[in-house]
Amino acid sequence: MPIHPPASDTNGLLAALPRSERRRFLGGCRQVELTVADVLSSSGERIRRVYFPIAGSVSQTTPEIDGASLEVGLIGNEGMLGISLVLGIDVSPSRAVVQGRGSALCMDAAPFRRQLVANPALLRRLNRYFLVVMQQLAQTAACTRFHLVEARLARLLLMTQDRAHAGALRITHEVLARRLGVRRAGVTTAATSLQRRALISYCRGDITILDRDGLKAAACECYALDNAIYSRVMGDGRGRRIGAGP
Amino acid sequence: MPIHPPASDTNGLLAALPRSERRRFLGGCRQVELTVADVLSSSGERIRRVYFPIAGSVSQTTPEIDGASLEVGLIGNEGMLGISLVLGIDVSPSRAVVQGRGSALCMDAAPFRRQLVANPALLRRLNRYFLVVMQQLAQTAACTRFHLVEARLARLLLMTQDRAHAGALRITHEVLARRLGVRRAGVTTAATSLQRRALISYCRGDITILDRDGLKAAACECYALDNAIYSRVMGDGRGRRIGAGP
DNA sequence: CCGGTTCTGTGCGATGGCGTACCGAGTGGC
DNA sequence: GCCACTCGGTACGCCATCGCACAGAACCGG
Repeated sequence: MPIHPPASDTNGLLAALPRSERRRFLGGCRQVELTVADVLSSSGERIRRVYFPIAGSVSQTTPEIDGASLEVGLIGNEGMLGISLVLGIDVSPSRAVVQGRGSALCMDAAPFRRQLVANPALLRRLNRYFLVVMQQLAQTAACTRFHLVEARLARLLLMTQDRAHAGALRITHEVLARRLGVRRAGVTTAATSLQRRALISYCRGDITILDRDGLKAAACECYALDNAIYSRVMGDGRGRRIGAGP
Repeated sequence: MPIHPPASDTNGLLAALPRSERRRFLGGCRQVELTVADVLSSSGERIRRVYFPIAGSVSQTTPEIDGASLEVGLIGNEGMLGISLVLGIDVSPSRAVVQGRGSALCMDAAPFRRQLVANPALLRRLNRYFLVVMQQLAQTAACTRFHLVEARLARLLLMTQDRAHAGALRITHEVLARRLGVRRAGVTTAATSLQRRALISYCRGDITILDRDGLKAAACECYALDNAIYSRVMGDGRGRRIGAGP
């Protein structure tokens, strides 16, 4: 039960908007390609655009600490990049790099702000999303502290696949290592183990998930918890309940 | 350069408000004592009150993962508890326990919401604070992953003292261990080392910081980074600019 | 003053991950 | 078809931390 609408042609945060508001919002967007390794924002930099992925994903990482960094967020078509603007601050808190190729709806900061004012349903929904990000971040912190590399890798692969809407993933051990904050060799060991158990198979940057259920079992509970957080805060209908505010 | 106004008689988020708005806000608050180990909120529970600590601190932790948990936030008089309400969601994302005794300004959820509507300066400021929390959380995640227990302990002690506005801290190794997500024995080892270097001294739950600068040097850079994040987002004046008392 | 409890100091083997390094297999450019 | 490069597999010693356990020191209530 991945959160992500399997092959939605739009973004989950927008899909739930009332038809007229949605149309208005989409009118202000343009569609852009997400090319792997593109840097969409850097820590401390001014936010010029917001992105609503449709397919593909964007990885957010902490600034480097002596060469090491850590993924603190993964944005797919369930989320958005540039959420800080919702709170009225236009400074990016983290580095954002395209992790899985795809496309996104993109809007400049100024019109986006106007949309927020004109579009209260959108604002409410993005506020909720903000809380999701926050809670998932706390979850990830604990996960990173307590869980073994193999379980964390399994979780990361599931999350990545959810956001890729594709069977196979293009991603090397090296990249996975940086996202997990571990050695490349550590990923290889974990990946080898998962492959031996026929949960995944891979070759030179092509990873295929063979047994999703098995992989979920191999992953830590954080994967399920993340999804639960999303459902709880955003509503199980993924927004169809909008307006059922407090 | 701790963020925290050393002996402010109020909360840093409120101190900066324009005089009239501030008066109005304080009028809706009552002052409550913070008693160590009091549980102010539990994960998933409805938020009934918000707290603006004046002295003392509140520790936010993730839900337990097989017996272990992790501190993901520490709120003193620079912050507030119940920030989710600012986004219009009244479900608490984490467990909050009083960590250092003191007092706080307290307001019920409903009047707080009305204040947010009537008081745009407050809303702006709390929005910014929200971003601070978020960025510090990401920082903590990386810290927890990459830094040694001794450095993390040093950082935690500094943070705790900043929020306590007191020379000595009442806190046992056991409690520190749970906050750091490590063994009690691990804390003892680290603390012994810090004590041998004459940076701190302690006995049965009484910890005294002997050499703050030395402790800062022993701490990881995350302490300074946290402060930098706060200053950058909230403004360097930290609110003392307005209503700066004698 | 005594006995229970809390807090701290310490030791031990186990282990997960680190840093480093090397090598082979696959791949892409020319 | 060859070469340079990327990617993955594996190994070795090291180390921070773990889990567990035990004992002494300080404190508290009766």
